[in-house]
Amino acid sequence: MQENYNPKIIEKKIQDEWAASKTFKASINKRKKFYCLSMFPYPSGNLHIGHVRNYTISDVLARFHRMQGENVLHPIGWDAFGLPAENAAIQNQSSPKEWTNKNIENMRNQLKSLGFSYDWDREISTCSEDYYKWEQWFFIKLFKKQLVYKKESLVNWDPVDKTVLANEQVIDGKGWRSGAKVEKKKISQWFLKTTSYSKQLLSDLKELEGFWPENVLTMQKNWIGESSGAELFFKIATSNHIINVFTTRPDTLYGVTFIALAADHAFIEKCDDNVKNFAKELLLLKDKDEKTSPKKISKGIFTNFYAIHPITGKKVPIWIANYILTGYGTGAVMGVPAHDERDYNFAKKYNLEIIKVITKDGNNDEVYVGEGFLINSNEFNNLDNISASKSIVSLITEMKIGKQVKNYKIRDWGISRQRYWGCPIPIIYREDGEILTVDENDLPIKLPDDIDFSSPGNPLENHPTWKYTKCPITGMKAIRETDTLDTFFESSWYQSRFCSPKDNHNMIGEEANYWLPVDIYIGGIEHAVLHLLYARFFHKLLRDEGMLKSNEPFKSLVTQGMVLKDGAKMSKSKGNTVDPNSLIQKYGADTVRLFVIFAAPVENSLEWSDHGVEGSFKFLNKLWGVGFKIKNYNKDIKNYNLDDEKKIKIITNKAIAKVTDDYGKRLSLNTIVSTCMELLNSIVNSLQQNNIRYEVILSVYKSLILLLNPITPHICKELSAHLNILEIDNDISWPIIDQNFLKDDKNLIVIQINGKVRKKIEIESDIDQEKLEAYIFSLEEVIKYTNGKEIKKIIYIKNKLVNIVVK
RNA sequence: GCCCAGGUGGCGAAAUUGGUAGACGCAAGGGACUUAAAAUCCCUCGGUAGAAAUACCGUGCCGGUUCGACUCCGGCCCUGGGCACCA
Repeated sequence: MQENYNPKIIEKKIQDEWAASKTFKASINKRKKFYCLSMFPYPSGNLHIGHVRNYTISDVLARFHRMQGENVLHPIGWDAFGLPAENAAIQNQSSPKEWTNKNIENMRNQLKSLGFSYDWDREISTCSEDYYKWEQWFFIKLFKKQLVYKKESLVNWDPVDKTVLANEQVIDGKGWRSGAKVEKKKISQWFLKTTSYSKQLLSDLKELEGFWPENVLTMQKNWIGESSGAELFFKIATSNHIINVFTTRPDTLYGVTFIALAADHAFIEKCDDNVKNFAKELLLLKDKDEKTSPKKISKGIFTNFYAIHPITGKKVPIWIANYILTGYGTGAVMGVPAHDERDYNFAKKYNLEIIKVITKDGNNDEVYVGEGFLINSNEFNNLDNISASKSIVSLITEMKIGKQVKNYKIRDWGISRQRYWGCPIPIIYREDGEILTVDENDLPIKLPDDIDFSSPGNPLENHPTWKYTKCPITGMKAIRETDTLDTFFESSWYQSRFCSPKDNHNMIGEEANYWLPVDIYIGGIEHAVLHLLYARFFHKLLRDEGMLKSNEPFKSLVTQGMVLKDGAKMSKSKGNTVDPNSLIQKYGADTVRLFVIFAAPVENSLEWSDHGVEGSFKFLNKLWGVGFKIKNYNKDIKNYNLDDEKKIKIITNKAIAKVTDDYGKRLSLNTIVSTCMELLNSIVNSLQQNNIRYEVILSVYKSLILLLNPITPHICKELSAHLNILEIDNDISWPIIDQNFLKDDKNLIVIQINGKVRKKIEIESDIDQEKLEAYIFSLEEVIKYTNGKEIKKIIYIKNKLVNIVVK
C-alpha cells in the first residue's frame, strides 16, 4: 500500500475491473427490486457540471440500495434526437447522425470516468432505428384508436428554429430552446389526445403525494387546470341557433347582461361582413400584449344579435371580445360585469348594463368577485352564493337549458415538428386524398442519410426520392409525411424501454412489469411540467394498450437544484463554467463526487467553490492516510482502554444508524458526509491516544469505508482491498448496527432555569428523576439562580434536559 | 394579480417529534514544523461588554401559544420559482 492517495491510478484500474466483470449488470431475480433513474442527457458534446450532480445523486442511491441487498436497475441512455444536431449540421455541413454519435462517444467516456454504476448493456439511443421504430408502431396503434389526429390549427411558431412548439414549450411567449418570440401561424398538425386523459392525469397525482415534491404536483395540477362549473345554452333571439357558454359562477346567472364570443367562434359565420372582418383582425393580432392584456385593453364589437336569457327571457346583446379565449370552455362567456373584472372592464368601455346579484355586508364595490348572498335573483334571493350555485345548476339541468361540467386548461399535445432530426411520422397521403398509416411490415420508416442542408426548411421536404412512395393496397401514388415527432415523444417512454432494451419483438417487454415504476427518478425542476407530464400521459397510453400494468411511471421524484457559480447559472456566454474533465484530471472522480454531494442538500442550488473541492480532496487524502496508519498499526496493544473502545463503538453505531436513515429515508446526502467526517475525526483521535486494539479500530474504519462507498466508490474499494475488508464485494455489504452499542452510558443533560441554559452535566443514562433532582439542587449554579425563589415546576426530558421554573 | 418554496455566522450549511442554535466543511487570523515554500498538525472564529469566569443579545420583521419556539399559530417584509384575461 502506497502512503499517498493517488486517484489517477486507482480509479482507472477499478473502472476497468467493473467494466470487465460487468459488476452492475441487472437482471430479474427474487430480491427486492430498486429502479433508480436519472433523466437521460441530450448528447450536446460534453458533460457539464449539472449532469455530474444529477448522475452522482442517482449513482449514490443505486450503490446504497445495492449494498442493502436490493436488485438495482440503474441504466443510462441518450435523448439523441433534436435541433442542435441539425444546427451543427447546417453550420459545418456534417451529418446530424455522425455529430450525435461522436458526442455520445465522448460523453459516454466522461460518464465512465466518473465511475457511475450503470448497466452499460442497456444503453439506448433514441435516434437508433431499434428505438424509434417502436414509436412509429405505437403511433399507428394510436391512430387506429383515434387518439392521434391531424388538424389545421393556429400554432406556436418558432421563427428561429423554424418549427412548431407545444404550449408547454412556450415560456413567456418565447421558444423554450431558441428564446425567440413565438408567432402564431395556421398549420396542419398532428395531435395526441392528451385531453381525453385530463381527469386521470389529475386524479392520479394523488398516488404521488408524499413521493413527489409538493411544488411539482402543484405545477402539474395548475397546468391541467380543472375548474368545475356549468354549461348554459343561450338561444339566439332571431334564429334557431344556440350558443353554449361555460361559467364557474352559475350563482351569478341573473346578473348576465351580455354574451361575449371568442374571435373564431362558429357563430361569427352568421354575422355581417363588418363583424367578420373585425373578428379576423382580432385573430391576427400578433402582439400578445395587445391581444391579451388583462384589464387594460378591451376590444370588441356588437354582432347585432341578441341572446335570450334562459331563465328571465330577457334579451342580452351578443358581442365579440378580445378577452375570450379560443379553445377553452366553449369559446363563449356569459358577461356578468358586476361580479367579474374582465366583464366589468368590457361593460364599462361599451356602456353595457351592470346588474348586481351578490352582496355581502352592504358591500358597495362596483365589481365584487367574492362570496355573499343573492339579490335581484327572484326565488334565489337571500341564499348564500354557494348553495344558490347548486340550486341554479339543478334548475337548469331540470329545464334542459344547461348542465354541470368540468373544464380543463390542458390542450392536446401537438407532436408535429417540421424538422429532419426526429422520428418520421408513419403516415402517407395518397393522391386521392386518403390519409393512411404505413403498413406495420414496412417499419421502420428510416430517416434518409443522404440529405442536403443547403436549402432552407425541412430536408425531408426537399429530398429527391424519400418523400415519394405508393399505396401498398391500391398502388396509387402517395407522399410521405415529412414532419417528424416532437423529441419529447422519445423521452416519454424510455424508462420502460430500459427494462428490455434489446427486445426485437415488443416495444416493451414483460420485464417492465417487474422493474416499473421507477423507484426514484432524479432530474431538474425545469421538467416539472413538460417531460414529466408527457411521460405520465404516455405511460397511461401504454398501459391502456396492455403493455404496462402500473398507473404511473415514477413512484418518487427528486428534483435537484441548479449548479451556480458566482451566484449565477453557469453558461458559456457568462464565462463561469466549470469543466468536469479537468476537475477529474486534477483531483479524481471521487473528489468531484464527494464535493457535489457534500456542498448542498440535493434539492438546493449548489454554489460552486474551488476551495470546497480542495476541501473534499483533503478529506479523501486524510481518509487514505488513516487507512495507511491502520494497516501499519500495532496489532498487539497491551494497555488498551475498554471505556474508550466502547465510546468509539457507540459513535460508530450511531453513525451507521444516522447514515442509513439519511441515504434510505431522508435523502439527506450532504449530512452523510458530515457524519462520516466526524467519524474519521474520532478515528484520528483514537489513533493519537493509541489505546484501542487493532481489531476495534479496524472495524470502525471498515464501517466508515462502507458508509462512504456509495459516494466515493473507488477509494473505498481500493482501501478495502488493502485492509482486507471483504464485505465491499458482497451483495449485502451494508454495515450492521450492533444494538449493544447504540446507547451511551452517560448523557449530557442541560439544566435550564426558566428556559435559560445555566449548566450542563454529564450523568449516567436513564437516571431517575428524584436522584437527578437531588444532585442538581446541590449544584452551585442552580443554587445561585433558585435561592430564595419559589419553585413552580420542574420539567424533565429523559437524558436530555431539566428545566426548573422559578418565580 | 394568483399559487408554491425559502429567509440561520464572512460563506455552504446542521439542528429528524417543540428541548444545548450554528454540528460538518470553506474562508479568515494566530502558532508549530521547514533555510524557505507547499503539504501537514495545533489554537481562535455569531454580536456586545470583559483579562477571564461570566452576563446580555441573537435563526427576515411584529405579535401570540408554551416551562421552553429556527421549529407551531396570526400579520407583515424580502428573495427565488411557476402560472397569468382559463370565464
